[in-house]
Amino acid sequence: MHDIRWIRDNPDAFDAALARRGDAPMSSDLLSVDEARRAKILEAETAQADQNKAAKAIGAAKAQGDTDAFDRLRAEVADKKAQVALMQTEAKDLDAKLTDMLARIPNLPADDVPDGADEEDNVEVTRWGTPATLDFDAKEHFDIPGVIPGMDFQTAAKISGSRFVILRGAVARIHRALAQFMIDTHVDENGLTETQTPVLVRDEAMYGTDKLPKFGEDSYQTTNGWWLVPTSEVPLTYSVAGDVLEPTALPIRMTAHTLCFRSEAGSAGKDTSGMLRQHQFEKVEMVSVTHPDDSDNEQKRMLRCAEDLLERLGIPYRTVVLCTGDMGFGARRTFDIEAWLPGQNAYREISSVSTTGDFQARRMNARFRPEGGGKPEFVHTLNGSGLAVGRCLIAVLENGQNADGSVTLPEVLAPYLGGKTTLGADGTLI
RNA sequence: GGAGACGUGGCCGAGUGGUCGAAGGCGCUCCCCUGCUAAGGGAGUAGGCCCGGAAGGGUCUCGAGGGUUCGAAUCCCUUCGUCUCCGCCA
Repeated sequence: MHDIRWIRDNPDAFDAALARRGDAPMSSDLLSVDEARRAKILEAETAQADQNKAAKAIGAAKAQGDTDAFDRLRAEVADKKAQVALMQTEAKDLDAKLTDMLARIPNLPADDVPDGADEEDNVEVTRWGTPATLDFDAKEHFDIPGVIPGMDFQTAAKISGSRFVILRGAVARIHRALAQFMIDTHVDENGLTETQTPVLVRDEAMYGTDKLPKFGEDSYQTTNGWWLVPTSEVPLTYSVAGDVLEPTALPIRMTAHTLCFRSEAGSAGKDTSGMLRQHQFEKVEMVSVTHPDDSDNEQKRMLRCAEDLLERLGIPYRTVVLCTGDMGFGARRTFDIEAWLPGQNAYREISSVSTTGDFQARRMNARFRPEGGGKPEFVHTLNGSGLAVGRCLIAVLENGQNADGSVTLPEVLAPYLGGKTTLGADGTLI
């Protein structure tokens, strides 16, 4: 959500920033509605002030027993009432219209975000690890012999349709081990607070975290109106909605391991094989709520938390900063971490770390009281995957695959796998 | 699912039709006193929106939305949420 007053003062900068994202200028439309809105508010409030004055005088007249004045004032107020109500309705409608317009405009990119049209223009900022040179043809995760017994798309399709999977046995356990490893690392070493959240949320939570009103078709909704979260960013971030936080409470750092649900509308034909793109998947999410001055550093910290997991797992990756045209709706700046997938011979997204600045905070009215008192100000909110569990499983399996169909697993997972470090070609842990 | 209670400012908590945006307390800020520690005294302290260069003024907000009334934190309706008891249940 944008601050209309800022747009009022900086219409050209606003349009220029939108242009960087490839969006049409909006300021003149916004400002004309804003102007009409303010004129109507002024009109309504002036009339209301008159009415209030008369109403107050009634109390005084009655107290003094001045019946004439009492009756006269009553008539005057009654007369004004309908008139005021009409003006108020008009003002309210204009205000709602402006809010709705603002709610549909994406966040403005930070100055340091590279301009560009699509993912081709993203800029690599880090590259870690070297993809192994294999003396055999790398397989995709679902074709690795050791994986096949534990990854069942057929049966999942029977139960639920396409873009679902059943994991069994060792593969299911490795998947669980990854999630545990991530959460434990975040809690024990990165100082995040483990959080278990609802995954069914209300409209307000989706709206506050900018998934509504524009992107409802990307998520699922129950018959009684709850949304299935597309990411636990929604409940984690919305947990501070409406709050006025003490400055000492910041930063708030949370992590949660949850199911995520996405309709994947519009991605027909994309990543149809394997478990790269599912309607239901698990993700360990990180969310930070910070003082505005700290959010840029917090984003770097958060990015490091995610990258560090891949380093410990021994998975080569590269980090890119998304260009203006590739960023999500609510982001001011986004880093994507892409893990190396030998089976695809490509780097694929495994984490996305964004700062929204005060964009979400403004929508959900999340503020803090500045040091030494004063008016509450909007906090900054950030979110990042740390990491997508299913995609991480793919990365671990594909990077660890051996010529004999077995998979060498990261040492750091051994504590979660009963000390085992290999997925045998027969699908059992060794 | 049934019955009941409740929802007030950063927090706690008064207030049941008329100068109530709201007593009091806590917290916080500033000042005074106090040679540490502890304690005491005084002042200030809700937010949004609109007008204004500012000072200041106006308006709205006592979970939310409607209604009654000249006037609502106070009455009525709807809704969301919380709590208690019963039932059911992982």
